[in-house]
Amino acid sequence: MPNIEQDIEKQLKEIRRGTVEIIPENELVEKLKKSIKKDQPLQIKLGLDPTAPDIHLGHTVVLQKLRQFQQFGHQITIILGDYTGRIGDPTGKSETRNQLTEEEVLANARTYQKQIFKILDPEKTTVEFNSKWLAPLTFADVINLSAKYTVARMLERDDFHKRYKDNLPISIHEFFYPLMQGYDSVALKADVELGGTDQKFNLLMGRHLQKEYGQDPQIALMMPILEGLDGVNKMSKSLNNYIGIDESANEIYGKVMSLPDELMVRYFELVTQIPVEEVEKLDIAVKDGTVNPRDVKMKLAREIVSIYHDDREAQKAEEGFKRVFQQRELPEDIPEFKVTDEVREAGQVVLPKLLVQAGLVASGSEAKRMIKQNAVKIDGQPANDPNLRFQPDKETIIKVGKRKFVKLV
RNA sequence: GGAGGAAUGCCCGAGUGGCCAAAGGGAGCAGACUGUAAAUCUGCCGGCGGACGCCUACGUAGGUUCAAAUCCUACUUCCUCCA
Repeated sequence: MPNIEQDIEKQLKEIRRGTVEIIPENELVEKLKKSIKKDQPLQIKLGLDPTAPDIHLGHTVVLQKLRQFQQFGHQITIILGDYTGRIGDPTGKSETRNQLTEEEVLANARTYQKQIFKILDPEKTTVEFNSKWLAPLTFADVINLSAKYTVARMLERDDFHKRYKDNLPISIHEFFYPLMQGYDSVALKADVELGGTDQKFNLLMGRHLQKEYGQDPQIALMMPILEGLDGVNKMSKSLNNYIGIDESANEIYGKVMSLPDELMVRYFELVTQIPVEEVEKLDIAVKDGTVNPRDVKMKLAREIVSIYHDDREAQKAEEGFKRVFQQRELPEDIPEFKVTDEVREAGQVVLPKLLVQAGLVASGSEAKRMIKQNAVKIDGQPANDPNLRFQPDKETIIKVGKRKFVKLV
């Protein structure tokens, strides 16, 4: 049956795109083979932490991979770690984790689903909370579970190892995290678990526990961690270097344009569906100078916006960008601000007060700083007096920096 | 249970009585330049008053002193070592 071989090859090629490691690849081939023969989809697992409901592009790397599996007809299960989440994740050093209430978890879950399904097909996706099988475990069950792994092996994990070596504290319950996550795979009978490279230990724990519980071990598939806007640190909300998939078309477009040029290829590969061959072509073109990197980045921005909005929105965002940043003209829709007496003194509008009231700057001091730095323009004319009083016309346009505008009414 | 260490601005991190609104770095913001909200360079980066000024700030609450992030007391939190 040569068809099966071809089919597997095709799937593998897609699956390999962007992955860092597949452990072990030959078992994946076996699983795919079996799946095709029996016409039975593979069970693909991804665990998510329900504490951070705002999904950004970094999360989508793994979601895009899930989508591929989905397109090949496999069964996707998203596990929301409500149980682990409610206890509090210890990996983030000393940050006191807010214990989530049940309502919060549910609310987060809803937000999550809404966002996830911008990428995944809801029809083919199951969402489960891990409290479903973790909560009913008895203490005896937990003892039994924890007996299946040794301290020595636990300490092999990078961060544990490091902390142990440096005489930093490790709480016992932190050892349960990998165990719990691994147990999720047992409960789900997962065939494949996805995760970032930082999840390697946990993914392998799933394999180990599945064997212990007499199951066929899952395949661990690791995706790279996406760098954020600064180009160095991983994308995360707390570092404020992220692009949220819920953001406006203009916002996403602009943020993509602010990426360091070096990151373009990586983004193409990891967060878009552009074929690998095409990405390579673009890469070469940029490197030998036959194409302006800016234009390639604009294409990237367009692509990403159209995933989370649509082609038309992407087009509009691009036009807006050209207009405001390349031609330094005014954007199409400028928010209006009603001038009140609060910003007036003796009938005259006081500029710093106006800027604060209109939300263009955070404080009067900042307003004055901006004015001194030539960052404030009134109808295109730089304001140079930090305490300028003036009489605005009907539709005076105030501009602060490159990106903030307001129309006075 | 005992002994010791630490808590600084958005983050990291210097500072051990006045010269500290607090070094340095990062982030952020602005300007110039440009090929873009890339890169690079320069500047700003607690608040309030037109600058000199005032107020708020170095875990919390008190105290010593003309003067405290710096000394003392209590408390809180975190950490390490011994048991």
